[in-house]
Amino acid sequence: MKALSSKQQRIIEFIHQFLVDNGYPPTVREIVSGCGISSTSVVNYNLNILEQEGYIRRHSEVSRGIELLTLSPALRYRLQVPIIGQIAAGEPIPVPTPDTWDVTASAEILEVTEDLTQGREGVYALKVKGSSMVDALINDGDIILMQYVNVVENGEMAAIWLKAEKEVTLKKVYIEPSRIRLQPANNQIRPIYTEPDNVEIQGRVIAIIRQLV
Amino acid sequence: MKALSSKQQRIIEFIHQFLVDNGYPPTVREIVSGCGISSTSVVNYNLNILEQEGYIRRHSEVSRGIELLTLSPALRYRLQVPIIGQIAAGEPIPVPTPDTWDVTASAEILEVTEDLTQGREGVYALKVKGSSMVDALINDGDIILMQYVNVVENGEMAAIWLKAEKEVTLKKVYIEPSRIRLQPANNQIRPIYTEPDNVEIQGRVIAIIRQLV
DNA sequence: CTTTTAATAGAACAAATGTTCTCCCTCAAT
DNA sequence: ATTGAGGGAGAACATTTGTTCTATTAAAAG
Repeated sequence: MKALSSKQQRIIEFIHQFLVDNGYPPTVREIVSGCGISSTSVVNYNLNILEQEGYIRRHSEVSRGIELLTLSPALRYRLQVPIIGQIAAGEPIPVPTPDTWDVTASAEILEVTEDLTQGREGVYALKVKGSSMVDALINDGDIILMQYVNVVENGEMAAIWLKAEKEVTLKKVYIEPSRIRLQPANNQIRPIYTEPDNVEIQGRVIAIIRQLV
Repeated sequence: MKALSSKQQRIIEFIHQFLVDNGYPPTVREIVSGCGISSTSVVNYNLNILEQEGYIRRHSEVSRGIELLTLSPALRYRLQVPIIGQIAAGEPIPVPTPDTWDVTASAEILEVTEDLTQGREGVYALKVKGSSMVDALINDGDIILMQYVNVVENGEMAAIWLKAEKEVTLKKVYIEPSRIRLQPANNQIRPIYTEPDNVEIQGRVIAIIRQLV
């Protein structure tokens, strides 16, 4: 995308505002008067450039046939995250597969806004089953937003499979010399320590959502 | 709103889908072919009824001048909830005022999807300060979605001001004969009991969001 | 200074489109 | 059987509206 002229930016902004206000896009002539432009052909000229640059899509011969691509509501504000399974103490968490990634085929979908995922890739959701994670301040029925990674930064909350205990747990991970410290989110509870070999990172916890009513 | 005929429901659904697919509303004639209707006047007739019933707004003489009120983009795709203050143990929660309601003037805004608020009115957000609510499985920094109400159903989580203790707490409220039981979300912790006079409901908790990374 | 290219103006055309008008059908109430 | 309301069909009309064409201006390149 190349830089836009001030007139082109003005047009994009006008289309957006018009769309929010009216629920349908403006006509060429409405852009003319709304942006203080003197001719329809000038608008037409600039709309073609905006389409070429990927900001809009034009539907030829269609009145008001302007589609805003830069902030199509469906794409920008709502993000569909598949809820691929449950997370419980006694079983490893399900791993995303091409099947479960397919949002359209997924059984359950969580709709979130972009600021929750912050544009991360590989985000999926799990439903918490049981009360085994109250030490992470996570309740039965909560939804956990996960990111599919194998390594985490020190201090990040992760889903961890403890091989010896055959148990999954959500803890803040701190790598210390020769051992790993797993710190519950509730800092009134003592951390547990274990060997690096016993720990398998299954994903990073992005966010937790608890719907109450 | 009266009940819609199957044809009218079909039209609404078609307009919605068309809008999502194309980014602009359909023409009368596109509704004709899209809904298997035989005449533009039939569509016109039903559109007028839909407007009268409050489902759409029509802009006369405007091509594609159909505004879907049931899911106007601004309302449906992103919901802006003002974060009007903090919630801590020792102080009552801030009460929404016309000022803080004004999303555009609000300092902080939380964008959520509609399934989180489920179309409720009077929703605002608070940021949790301190670890005094770990018994509600709520951590420092969590965001609480509240609804401004003075009464709650039995078993709903509410923000409660305990007058004697001068303390705000988040508990599930149960009205029992001659006393009120306040049950922490963490059911491993015992409930507390208090007199009805000591309890002031400050709002209902809709959801909790914890952003970790 | 001339030539090119980008941007603008204004008008005109053809197609798209909202609206209206008349006639028709069905069905329940009288 | 008659009437009237709700709903539908089809055509016609007047605007609205995307598009195109030509002429003009402004800036950039040669």
